[in-house]
Amino acid sequence: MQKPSLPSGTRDFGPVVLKRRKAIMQVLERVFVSHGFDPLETPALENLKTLQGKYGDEGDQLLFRILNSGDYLSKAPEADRHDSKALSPWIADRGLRYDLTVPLARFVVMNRGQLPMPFKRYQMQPVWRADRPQKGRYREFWQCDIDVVGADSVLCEAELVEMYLKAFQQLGLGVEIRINHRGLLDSLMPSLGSASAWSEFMVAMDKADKIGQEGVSQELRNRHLEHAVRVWEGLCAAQQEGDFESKLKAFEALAFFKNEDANAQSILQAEEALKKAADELRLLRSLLPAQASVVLDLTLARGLSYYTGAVFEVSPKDERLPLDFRLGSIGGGGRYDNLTGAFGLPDVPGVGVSFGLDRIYDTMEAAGLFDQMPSTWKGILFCPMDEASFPDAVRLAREVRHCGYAAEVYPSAAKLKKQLDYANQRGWCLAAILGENERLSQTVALKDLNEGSQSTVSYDDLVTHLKTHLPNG
RNA sequence: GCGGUUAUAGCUCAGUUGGUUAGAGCAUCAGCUUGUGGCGCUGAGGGUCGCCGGUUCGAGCCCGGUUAAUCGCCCCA
Repeated sequence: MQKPSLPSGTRDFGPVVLKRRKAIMQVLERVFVSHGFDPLETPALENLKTLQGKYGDEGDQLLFRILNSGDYLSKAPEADRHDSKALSPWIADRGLRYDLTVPLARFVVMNRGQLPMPFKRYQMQPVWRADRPQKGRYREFWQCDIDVVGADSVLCEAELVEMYLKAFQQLGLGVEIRINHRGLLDSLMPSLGSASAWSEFMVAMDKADKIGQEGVSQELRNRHLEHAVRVWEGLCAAQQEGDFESKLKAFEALAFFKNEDANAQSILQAEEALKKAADELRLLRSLLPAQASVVLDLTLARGLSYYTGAVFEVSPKDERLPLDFRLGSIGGGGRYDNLTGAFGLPDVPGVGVSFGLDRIYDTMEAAGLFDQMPSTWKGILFCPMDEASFPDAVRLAREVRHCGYAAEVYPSAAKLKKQLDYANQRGWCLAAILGENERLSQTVALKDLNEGSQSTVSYDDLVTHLKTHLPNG
């Protein structure tokens, strides 16, 4: 006999958990729909050609590949059969989707001309990554994405940030939204000297919240980027400024700290990138509620290589969370001006953000937000005491459901203790006990499971009785 | 891909320098009580101590290997 088990990094969602997850998704969906977004679903499987090369080398390693059917090995040349890397393209043509943005880009390209532009869609589906599972990291997890394709206005960024704010407010979870702009980071290029130094700088900088300012400096020194340490320290000084505008001003002053070796052309490009980015950020900030908890984070880089404009990240910031609670971000996104370019359709701008459902759930659980949210059925469990009561119980349950309340008949004439235990476990708030005595007088003994009180209600009065005890059907 | 920790009942875990028949709480079932629960009492069932090998008179405990889970690194939601 084999012990049942689950693939690493995957989970079952039992009734209690799933009801809470669906409650979260309902909140998100209501926000999405209220901003005019339309739903989209795409297949779990995509052609590997669609997925590969979109997430960088690291991302390609994390793609789940699907073995071809049939005698796939015969197609592979003998020379490639002993090297798994060389063999892979011969035996796997499809993979599981890695995120929802690339499938969206594919969909937009395949359906161009038929979609209203700008195309605003939301999508809530699982994605898969062959990552090492850890706390808050799963191999199968759900993303809830909203994207606007075909519009380059900062209005879109502002709308998405506002939806972040609204959604987390409705979920009751305190968050901080950090914003940065790829243009600001690009403008550091002349100061850093080379493209490779720039990207190493990005990788090191992204770890700042984990290893601290000094840790990043150390890492830059380890990578022999002495020059970059000065840029980093300048960046941190700007980051120390309090509000959005002061940070931005400090950064603008910093970016003109240039490497003398840089040529005039690259300096000019950097200045243009900086000006455009700063203008966009100022406009974006002005479109958001003044008191909104949105901060400029000059050290925010975000990994995905396709971002070209504003980038966002959401972190939990809630005093109910344990002090040592760390899960990373629970959402993120940004502007990508050239994603569909990879599918042969250039110049379609897009911007989108993602809600990490699993981490949102884990965070809300850690903050105790589910404790005061017991999922009680608004309805009634019928408890038949003998088999002769089954017909009346079934008929009454039908009437109750017809009026919009939930009802269930316990499927046997088990002991009352057992039936009431079941009712409590399932969260029913009322139990209707129905036995020989009740049947003869055409009544039920209606027990309030929260208060413990009990009253006799006739068959005919049951529905009206429910209406007074269970408002809001 | 690389490290650390852990593995005992359905669940959460005890188990002394290696020593008779491996325990507790919760859960389940039965009875106390033809039909009154969520904090009552009594009892019962349930374990190849992850797996393979080694040391020993004797291994849940020590050693080696292996598998899995978990926490870190890389990277990311």
